[in-house]
Amino acid sequence: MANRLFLRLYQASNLMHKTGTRAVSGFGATTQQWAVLGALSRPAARERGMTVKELIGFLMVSRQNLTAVLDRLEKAGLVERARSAGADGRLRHVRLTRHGAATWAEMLGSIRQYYDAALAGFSTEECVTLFRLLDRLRDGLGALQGAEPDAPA
Amino acid sequence: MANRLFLRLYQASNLMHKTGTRAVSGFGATTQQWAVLGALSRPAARERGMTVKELIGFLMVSRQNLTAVLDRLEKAGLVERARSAGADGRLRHVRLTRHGAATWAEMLGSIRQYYDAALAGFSTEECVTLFRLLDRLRDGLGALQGAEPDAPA
DNA sequence: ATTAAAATGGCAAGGCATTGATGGATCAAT
DNA sequence: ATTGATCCATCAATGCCTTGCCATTTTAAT
Repeated sequence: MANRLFLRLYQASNLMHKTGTRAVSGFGATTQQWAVLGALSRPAARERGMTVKELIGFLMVSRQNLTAVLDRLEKAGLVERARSAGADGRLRHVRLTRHGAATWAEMLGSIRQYYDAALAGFSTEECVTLFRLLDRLRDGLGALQGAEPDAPA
Repeated sequence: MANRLFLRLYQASNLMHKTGTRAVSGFGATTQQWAVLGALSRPAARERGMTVKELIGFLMVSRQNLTAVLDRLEKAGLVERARSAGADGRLRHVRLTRHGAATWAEMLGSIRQYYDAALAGFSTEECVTLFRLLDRLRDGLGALQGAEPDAPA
């Protein structure tokens, strides 16, 4: 059983990246970049931005990996890294640029369309159930390596 | 909501690969290789092997990607590719070698241990629910790109 | 003032995953 | 026998993800 469960997780994740990236390919983006932009566009992060550490906790990826993604987003002019004046000098706050915010606004249409298509056969209740189970699975897997859950999403 | 659901899928999948690969790192394997070995060790595939096409349908990955994984497994002596005598000459049957079968038998201990730890907080019923929802999500995502579900797992 | 720790960046290696294009071998249909 | 489709492999490019190690800046503790 566990066998098949993890195979489904593997397949579903691969398909999510494949079809998701396809859905936003018109913007030259990928699902991972979309995740970063989505994190930065949240009201809580819109003005202040997020530190690299916060983004790592939010997305749960390695620092080296995130750095590479941020490099591409910065190169594309969607994101900027700045040392916020007055704050802890070690911190770099990652923020959406104006171009990044505008691009994100455009992407939202394709993203909503993608969500609708992907979850076409799901009721709201089923979405919640799946979310909660994945949430717990994530926590269970995270516990296997001593990761702190960090910021809720 | 869909937002958070897919983020959880992203996080859970990454953690699965990270912790899973760690669990079988003693054998020099990865989660993907483990998935291939698991597919080939099933009774249905034990003697006859599986064609590349069947493996592609089972795992739902691209041919180019699977070829690379098989190359590594073949180089490690765990798997062999053979043109089955008498059959369709185009087909290559991928089979576990004796060393591959023995290694898989050893890995099973670590794998069962990993499954238990990862699903520690889950009841059998919850596992089934999660499996079914992931199964449907996979199908929904697969429909977005015209993929045939192929062999059940 | 020295020392330790935290936050970030850089470099490198290995593996996974996709797409695209090309080619060869085999089978089936005409 | 030619044609077309299928199955497999290869080369190439790009991006994601991890691990490990080293360097820098800044903060905090002693």
